[in-house]
Amino acid sequence: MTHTRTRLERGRNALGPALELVHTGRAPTRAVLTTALGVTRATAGAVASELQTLGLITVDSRPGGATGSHGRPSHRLAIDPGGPVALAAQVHADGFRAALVGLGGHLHATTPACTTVAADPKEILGQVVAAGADLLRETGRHCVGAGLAVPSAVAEPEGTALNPLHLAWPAGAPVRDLFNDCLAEAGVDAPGYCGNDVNLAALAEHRHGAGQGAAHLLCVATGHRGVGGALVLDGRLHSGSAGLALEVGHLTVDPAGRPCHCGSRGCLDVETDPLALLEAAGRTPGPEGSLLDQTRELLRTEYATDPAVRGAAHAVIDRLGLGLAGLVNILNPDRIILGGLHRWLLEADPDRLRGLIEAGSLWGRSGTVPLAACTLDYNSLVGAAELAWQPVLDDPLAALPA
Amino acid sequence: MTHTRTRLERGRNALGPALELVHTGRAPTRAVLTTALGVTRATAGAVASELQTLGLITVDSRPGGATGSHGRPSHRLAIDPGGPVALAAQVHADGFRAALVGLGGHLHATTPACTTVAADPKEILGQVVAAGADLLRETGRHCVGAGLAVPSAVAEPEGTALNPLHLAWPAGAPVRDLFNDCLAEAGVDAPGYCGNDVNLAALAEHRHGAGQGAAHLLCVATGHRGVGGALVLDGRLHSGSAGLALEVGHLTVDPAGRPCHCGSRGCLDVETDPLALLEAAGRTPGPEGSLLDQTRELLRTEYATDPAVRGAAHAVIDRLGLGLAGLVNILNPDRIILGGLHRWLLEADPDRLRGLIEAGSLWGRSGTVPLAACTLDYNSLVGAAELAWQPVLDDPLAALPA
DNA sequence: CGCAGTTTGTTTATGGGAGACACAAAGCCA
DNA sequence: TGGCTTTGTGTCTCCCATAAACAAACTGCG
Repeated sequence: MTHTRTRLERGRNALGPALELVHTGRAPTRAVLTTALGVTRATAGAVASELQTLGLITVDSRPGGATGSHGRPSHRLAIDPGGPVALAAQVHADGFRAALVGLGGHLHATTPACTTVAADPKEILGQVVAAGADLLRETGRHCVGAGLAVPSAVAEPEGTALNPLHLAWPAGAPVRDLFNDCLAEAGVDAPGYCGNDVNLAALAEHRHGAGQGAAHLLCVATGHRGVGGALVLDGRLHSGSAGLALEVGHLTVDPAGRPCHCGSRGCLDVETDPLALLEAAGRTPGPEGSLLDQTRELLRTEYATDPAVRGAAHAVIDRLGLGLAGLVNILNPDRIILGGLHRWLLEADPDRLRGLIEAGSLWGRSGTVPLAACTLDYNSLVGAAELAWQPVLDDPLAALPA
Repeated sequence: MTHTRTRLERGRNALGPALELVHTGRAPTRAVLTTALGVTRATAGAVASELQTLGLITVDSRPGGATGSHGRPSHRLAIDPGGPVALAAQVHADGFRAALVGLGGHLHATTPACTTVAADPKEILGQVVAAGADLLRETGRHCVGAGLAVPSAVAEPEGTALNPLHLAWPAGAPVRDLFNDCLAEAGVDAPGYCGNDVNLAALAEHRHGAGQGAAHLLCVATGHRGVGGALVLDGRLHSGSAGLALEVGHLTVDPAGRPCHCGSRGCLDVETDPLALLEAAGRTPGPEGSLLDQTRELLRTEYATDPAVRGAAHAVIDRLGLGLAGLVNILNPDRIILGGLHRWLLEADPDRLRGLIEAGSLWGRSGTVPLAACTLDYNSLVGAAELAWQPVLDDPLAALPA
C-alpha cells in the first residue's frame, strides 16, 4: 500500500509531469504512466503514491473487470473526485457564469447563466465571484485558485483588458487586479488569473477535448460578437510576448466588404460572425436568444431547404476559409478546431471549408489539414480553471501546502 | 587547474545549457555562467572545465587587465578558436556558397560566391559540398555536421523542398537526402541538415545578431526574389508542424495589386520584393548585379534626391507595413528584424514603417514595437551551421565522441 | 486444478549530480 | 599593508532515480 518512508517525503521532480499526464487523460494506469514518463516502475510508483497522498489522484489496485491482456493488471489512475477545485468565471456580452472545475477538466458545479451586464467591470466581477464563492461554500471544497475568461485580449504582464469592445468596458481595465480584489472581498483565499476566452477555450480543448495530442493547435471561434483565435504550442498557450497574439479578427477576407470598427473593411471580425450570416441570409436579428443561437437554429432548420440560407452560409464559409488559409500559411498547425458559429458552418459543409483551406495554403496543397469542431461544453470556463491549476501542475508539492 | 577526478568524468546535465550560454555570448565569464545557470559555483566550475577538456571552450584564468570592479576577477570564457567547425552551405537564385562556421557563429573560412545555377539539385549540391570539403581539407578541422540553407520551405520530417520556385528545381526535391548523399560522396563523415534560408537567418540573428535576447522574434526578409518569414520562439525555430510555418509571402497587402503566381493578387511576395520597387520607381532591371544590389544602390544614391524613387519606396513601405501589422496581430513578437531590401527600406524611413505597424496592430497601439535591421553577414550560412551545431548544444558529451 | 508465461508492483542496494559549506585566491580601496 | 569583496576549489552530504531481484496477479492451456 504505502511506500517506504524515505520515498514519500521527497522532492518535486517528476510529480508535475505525472500529474499532467493524469490530468489530460494520457495516463489511465500506472503502467502507461511509467512508459510515458520514461522512468522505472519504482519511480512511477513512488510518484503515483505521492500524488495520492496529496489528495489529487486515486490509485485503484482492484480493477475487478477483465483486463483483456496478459499479465498482472495495472493500477488504475484517476483524478480524485473529492479533491480540490478551481473557481472558474466567465463574463461575456450577454452576462456571466461561474463554475467549480476539478482536475481533468471535470465540472463539479455551475451557476445558472446570468444575464446581468454592466459597464463597470468591478460590478460584474463582484457578482460572478460572489456566485463562485457561494458554490465553494455549498460544496465545502478546497480552492486552489481562480481563473477568469473575458472576451478581450489580456495584456501580460499587466493583466489589463485591451479591447473589451463587446462588454462596453473601458479599454485597459485592470481585470486581473479587479478580479483579485473581488476574490479577497468574497473571502476566497486563492490567486486569480485572467485570460482571453478563446485562448482559454483552446487550452481546454487541447487538454481535454478535440485538441488532444495536437502539437500545434489552432483554434478559431466566434461567440456572441467578433472572432477570436488561439494557438497552443507544445502544450502551452502561445499568447505572444505581451499576451496579444492571435488577434485574428482583423485579417482581411473581403477587400470590398463591410466596414469594420478597426477602420479597415472586410475583416474576419465582421464578415464571419453571427450577425454577418444573418444579414447575408436576409434575416433581421430576432429579439430573443443570442445571435449565436439564432444562427445555429437557422442552419439547423433551413440550411437544407432555403437556398438563400445556403448561399449565405457558403459566402461566410468562403471568407472564413480565406482567413484560415492565411493562418495556416503562417502557423502551419497540425490541427485546427472551430468553435461557435464557425463550428456550425464546418458541420454544415465540411468539404467546402476544407477545400478552401487546402487550395489556399502551401501546406494544404501537400496534405490534409486536420479540421475539427470544438467538443467541450463550457470550454472557456474549463480553460479559465486551467490557469488556476497550472501552478499545481508545474509543482504539486510547492503549490499545495498540505 | 584541473578538478578532482570524480567531477570530470560525469554526466550530461548542465553541459548543454552552459555551452549554449557561451555560444550565444551570454556567459563571458564563469561568474555570470554560474548565475545564468542558477547553480553553485562548484557546479559551474566543473561544467566549464568539462567543456574545456572537450575542446569546445577556453577558460582563461589570467585576465591581465583591470576588471573594473571589486573582488577576485572571474575566469574568462570563450569559444575555443581551434575547436571543431560545422560545414555551412547555401544555394540561392544566383549561385551558391560554402563556409566553415565554429561555435559562437564565427566564420572560419568561406568560399568565394559562385554563380553557377542548375535545374538539377544534385549537381549544385555536389558542387557546394565539394567546395566545403575543400575548406575542411585545407584547414584540417574536425567537422561536427553540415547545414544547408535553401530558398524554399523545407517539409519536415521528409526534408523535401516544397516550393523552390527561384531555383527552378522540381517541387518536392528531397534536398536533405541529396545533401547527405553529396556529403558522403565528398568524404565528409557528418550528418547533414536542411532548412529554409530566412528561417536559418532568423536563427542566426537570434543567437548572434540583432535578435539576441528576444523571446519571440519575427524576421521578414526579401533576398533575390520573393519574401520569407521566420519566427524564433524561446530560442527555438518555430517551423510549424510540418516545417511550413511563416510562409508569409502570400499575405494580401494590396487587393488591387499585381497578380501573383499563387493565383491571388497583391501578395507580399510580389509587392515588396526588389522587382516591385524597381518597377514602382519606373526603372528597368539592369543587366549586372542582383536585383537586391540594384535596389540598394537606388535607395542609397537617389532616395534623397529623386521624388519618384522616394514615392516608390514609400509605396512599398506602406505595403510592407500592412503585412507586418497583420503578422504582429497574429504573433505578437517582442522584436521584428528585417533583412534584404526590407532592411534598406527600414533604414530609409524607419518612422514611416514603424508608424504603419503601430497604427495597424492592437499591440502597436498600446506600445512600441521593436523594429531592427538584420546585422549579421552571411546570416543564412551561420544559421545553417546552427542546425549542425544543435546536437552538440543539446548534449555535448553524446555528440562528441572524444 | 495447477503450471508456464507475461506483465506489473515492491523492495533493496547503488550511484550520479548538484547543493551547502568552509576555505583559499585575487583583485579593489583606504 | 590590511580590510572588503568577489570568485574559484575541495569536501561532505543529500536527494532522486536506476538497476536488479523478487513478489503478485492475471491469461491460457493441458
